[in-house]
Amino acid sequence: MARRSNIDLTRALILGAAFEIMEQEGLDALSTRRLAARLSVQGPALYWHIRNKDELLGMMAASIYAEARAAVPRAEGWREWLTHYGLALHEAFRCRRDAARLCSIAKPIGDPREAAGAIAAPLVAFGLPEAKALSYQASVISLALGWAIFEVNGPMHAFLGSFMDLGKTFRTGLDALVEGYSA
Amino acid sequence: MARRSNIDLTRALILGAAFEIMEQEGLDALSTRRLAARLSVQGPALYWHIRNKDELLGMMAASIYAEARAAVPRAEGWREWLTHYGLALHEAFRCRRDAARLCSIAKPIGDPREAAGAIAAPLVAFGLPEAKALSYQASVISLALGWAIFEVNGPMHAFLGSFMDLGKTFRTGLDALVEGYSA
DNA sequence: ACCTGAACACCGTTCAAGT
DNA sequence: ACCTGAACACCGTTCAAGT
Repeated sequence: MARRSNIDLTRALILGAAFEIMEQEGLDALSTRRLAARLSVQGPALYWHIRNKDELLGMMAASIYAEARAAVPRAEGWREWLTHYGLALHEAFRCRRDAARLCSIAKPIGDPREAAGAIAAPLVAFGLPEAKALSYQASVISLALGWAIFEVNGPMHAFLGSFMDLGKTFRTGLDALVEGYSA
Repeated sequence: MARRSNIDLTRALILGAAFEIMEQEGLDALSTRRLAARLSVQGPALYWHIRNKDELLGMMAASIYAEARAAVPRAEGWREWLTHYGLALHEAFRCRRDAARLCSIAKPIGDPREAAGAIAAPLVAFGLPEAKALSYQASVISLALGWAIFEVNGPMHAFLGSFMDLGKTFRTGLDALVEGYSA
C-alpha cells in the first residue's frame, strides 16, 4: 500500500485504513495517531471527519455485521437461514483479526428502528413475526460472538483447544440452539 | 473504605481493590496507577506482587467464574444444572459492573487440565461424559457472555431494549439451547 | 524483601492558529 | 473547509536506587 499524500481524507478512506491496521497489527494497535500516520496526516485531522474513536469503531462493527449478512447463502426456511447466519458470523469474527473484540466494545450507530427492520427482514421473509425473528437472531449473534471471543483470545484458545475441537463444538451448540427454537 | 497505609500489600488486597475500582468506576478506570493509589502506594509497587496487568485481570475473571459456579442451586439433573448455571453466569456478568467486558479480554490463568476437570465436575456427577460436559458448558458460557456483552454496552442495551425484553429473550435462548442438547 | 522516583514510549482529545 | 502544532491529562512497564 503506497503512502498517500495530498489526497483529501474521507470517512471511507479512514474506515479502510482502520481495517488495515486492525487486521495487520491488531485492535490494540489501532490508535488515532497511528491511523492518522497511515493516512499521512496528523492525529487531530481525523476529528474533522469523525466525531471520535467510538464512532469509528461503531462504523467498523456495522460493516462487519453487514458483510456477514450478505455472506449467508440462499436458504429454504428460517432454520436453515439462521444456522448459516450463525456460521457466517462466527467465520467473520474469526477471519478478520480482532473482529470479535471490536464488536464487543463497539457502540451501535444509526437509528434503532431502522436497523431492527433490516436485521429482522430475512427471517420475516420466511414468515416469522418480527419479535421472534429479532429474539432468535439476538441469541445466535450472542452465541457466535461469545464463542469467537474465546477463540480469538490467544491463551484462551490454547486453553479450550487442549480439550475440544472449537469449530465442531460451536457447530454443535448452534445446531442445538436452532433445534431448540423449533420445538 | 478507610485509606490504608503502612500495611503490606498482598495479592488478595490488590484483587479486592481492583474489584472495588471496577465496580465503582468501571473497567476503564482500572489502571495500575489508580489501583496503586487506592492502596496508598506508588504504581510500580504492584509489580512486586503481580507479573503484569493481564495476570490481575485473569485472577479477577477466574474469581467471577468460581462465584457463578458456587451460586448454582442444587439440581436434579444435568439439564436443570446447566440452565441454572447459565442464569447464574448471566447474572454475574450483569451484577458486577463490567464483568462481561473483563471476562472477554481476560487471559486464563492456571493449568488447563486441572481447570477442565473442575469445570466439568458438576455435569459429570450427573453421568455426562467429560467431553460432552465441556462442550455443553462452553456453549452456555458463550451464550451468557455474548448476551451480557450486549446488555452491558450502554448504547447497545438501549438499542436492543427498544424492541425486546432482554432478560426474557436471554432465558428463551438458554432454554432453547438446553432443549436442543436434550434431543 | 519490598517500595519509590524518574523515565520511556505511548494514549484520546481539544483548540488556537495556519492555509 | 480542512489540517497542523502544541498542549492536557493520562496510560503500562522498567529499572536503578533507597530502606
